[in-house]
Amino acid sequence: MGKSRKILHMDMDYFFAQIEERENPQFKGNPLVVGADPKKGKGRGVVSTCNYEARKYGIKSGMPISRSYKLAPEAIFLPVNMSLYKKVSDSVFRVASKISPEMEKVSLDEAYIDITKKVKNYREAEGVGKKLKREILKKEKLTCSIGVSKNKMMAKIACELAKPDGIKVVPPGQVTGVIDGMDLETVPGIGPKTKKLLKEVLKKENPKIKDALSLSKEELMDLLGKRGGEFYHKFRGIDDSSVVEKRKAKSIGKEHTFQKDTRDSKEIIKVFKSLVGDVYRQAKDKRVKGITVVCRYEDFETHTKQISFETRMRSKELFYKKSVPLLLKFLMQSNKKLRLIGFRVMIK
DNA sequence: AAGTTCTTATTAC
DNA sequence: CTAACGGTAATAAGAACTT
Repeated sequence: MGKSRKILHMDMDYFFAQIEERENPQFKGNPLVVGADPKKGKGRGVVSTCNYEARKYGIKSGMPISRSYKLAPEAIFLPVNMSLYKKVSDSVFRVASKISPEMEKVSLDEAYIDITKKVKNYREAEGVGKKLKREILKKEKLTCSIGVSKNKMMAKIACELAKPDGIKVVPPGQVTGVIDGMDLETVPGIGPKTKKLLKEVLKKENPKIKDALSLSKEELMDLLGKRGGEFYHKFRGIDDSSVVEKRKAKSIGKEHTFQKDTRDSKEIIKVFKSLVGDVYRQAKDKRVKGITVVCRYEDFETHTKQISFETRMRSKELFYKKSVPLLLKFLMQSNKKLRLIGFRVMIK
């Protein structure tokens, strides 16, 4: 007893949209979409977050904004106000880190907290989770959901089950029962492509986690490489990854999608230089290992060109000199118009 | 043959 | 009718190139 870890996963409910509702209470009860400008259904971006009323229309995060507009033209569409969300996020994490400093931020609205040293059992862990929910609500007037279990994967799955505005504790003895009947994509790291491969190997239309238990570790590794070995354990509710407090960035980059696909090299270079300038601001004085230039053509085909070299990011000029020729190669290699360009520096 | 660099694919939020 | 699809970052795998 007391051998297992106690990991808590906190996820803010429909974060960006909930903040907008808080700022504009008249929006509550109406479908609300935060994301790109829909421009009468012609916008190019995607939905960042939407509230539950919007979800009733089939709108979801990551969906093209044009499609969400067709589903609910009467919805309220708001632009992303990132500096506000960042401020709220910092405040929420300040509250959360009082629970335990062993906290890993996953994004602006999600974190894992290792509370193994703070509680004796899962009953106490549930109390800690409820307290955190209360404190976030008091401080920021926002709700979140919380999952608690013996590892990060199970805490995240529990949190998913708790949404919205709930808490779910999955003690070790219940882990298998909880995940057995779930979809393969419930396992973090399994997306549409991996699911398809597993579906083929299992010869089943709608395989569940319990079906995947028939695959040996070797079979999974042959099919999916290193990740396959991890999935073998994850299917069994095992995840030994630790809660990591500070992950330092390994790269910093910026991308831009044009309003309209273009081959106008004047415009392309102008935008590109501003991307490099933005990256320079963020990566100033960092030790750089190399750069990557990205280009997406009008047909969505995406390519990268990369150069390795070590330097300290002191001026923009060297980076222009190294990267602009790579960008121009994309224009020379093909007659297609460009949809997106990007610049990234690898650091360390 | 080994080590490094470059490119693509996949995933997540 | 089909396609529609941002921005940022990590990680893995394999190809291509160097030493």
